[in-house]
Amino acid sequence: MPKRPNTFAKTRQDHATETAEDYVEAIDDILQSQPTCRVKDLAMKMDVTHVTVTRILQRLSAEGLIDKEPYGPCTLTPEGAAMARRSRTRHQLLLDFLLHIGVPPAHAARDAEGMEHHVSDATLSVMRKQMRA
Amino acid sequence: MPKRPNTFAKTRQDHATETAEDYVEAIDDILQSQPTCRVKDLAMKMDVTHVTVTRILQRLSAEGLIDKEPYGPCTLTPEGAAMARRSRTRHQLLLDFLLHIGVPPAHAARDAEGMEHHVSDATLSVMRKQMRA
DNA sequence: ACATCATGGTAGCCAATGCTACACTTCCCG
DNA sequence: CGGGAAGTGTAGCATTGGCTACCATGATGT
Repeated sequence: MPKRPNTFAKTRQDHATETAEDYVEAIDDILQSQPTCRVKDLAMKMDVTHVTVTRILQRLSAEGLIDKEPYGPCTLTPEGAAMARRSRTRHQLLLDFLLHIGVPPAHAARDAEGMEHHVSDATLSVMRKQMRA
Repeated sequence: MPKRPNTFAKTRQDHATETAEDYVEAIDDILQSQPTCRVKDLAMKMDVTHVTVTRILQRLSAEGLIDKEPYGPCTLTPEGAAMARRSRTRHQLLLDFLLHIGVPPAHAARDAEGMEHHVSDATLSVMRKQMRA
């Protein structure tokens, strides 16, 4: 990075990354319960219109996280699958921890969704330890 | 809300609310360590340019969370102060909890920043209980 | 008093993620 | 095969929050 530190960094990039993680995780979820993942499925799951999904899938495709062609279903690339796996693990561990300490399941599920992108590995590791104890 | 459920809802609104909370909390912080809070101070604290701060302060002012006039310092309105208080409490409780379970302070601080907007009252209450035990 | 300089405001650009409205494919069914 | 419904893509708008560049204000010191 010579001298143009980039003009579009900051929160923007973080947020875009979060979105990518959410979507690959969602795609992975869907593909575990049915043979294909379509725009429509994601739109339902994410509770947005198909337009938003289409645009985001274009970005993910450009970033090499998914494979998709027009009017076709989408699949995860190896990179996308790896990201999904990491996200899922993280998400699940966080959820388990919340349940472990006694958070009601409905709240635990919603909180885990929001929190998963903000929990460091250090914290996750502490949570893992707590649950073993 | 008649039939126009609004076209600008969703994540957008959530995110804007998070930003508002972050800023009133930051303003409150600054006012606890010095007599006035200026655009410059917020820009430093939030690590953005003064331009971004100015625009956000305009919004917060329009929303009645802060008082500010051109070239002057900004202060919290009663509503803003209340929001700051809530945010601070939440933030502090979360941070205390992370420290309590053994997360290293540096990680705890960063995680608490990101997580505070996603933790339900139910979860906070469980955390409070855990610490008493 | 005035010039300088730090602060703050404005204009205008970009990217991300919502949306509606409209166009185009696909696919299935009669 | 043909036609319509469901699904998908595209155009274009809004909002938010980054930025740079430039202009305005006001405080400070000589």
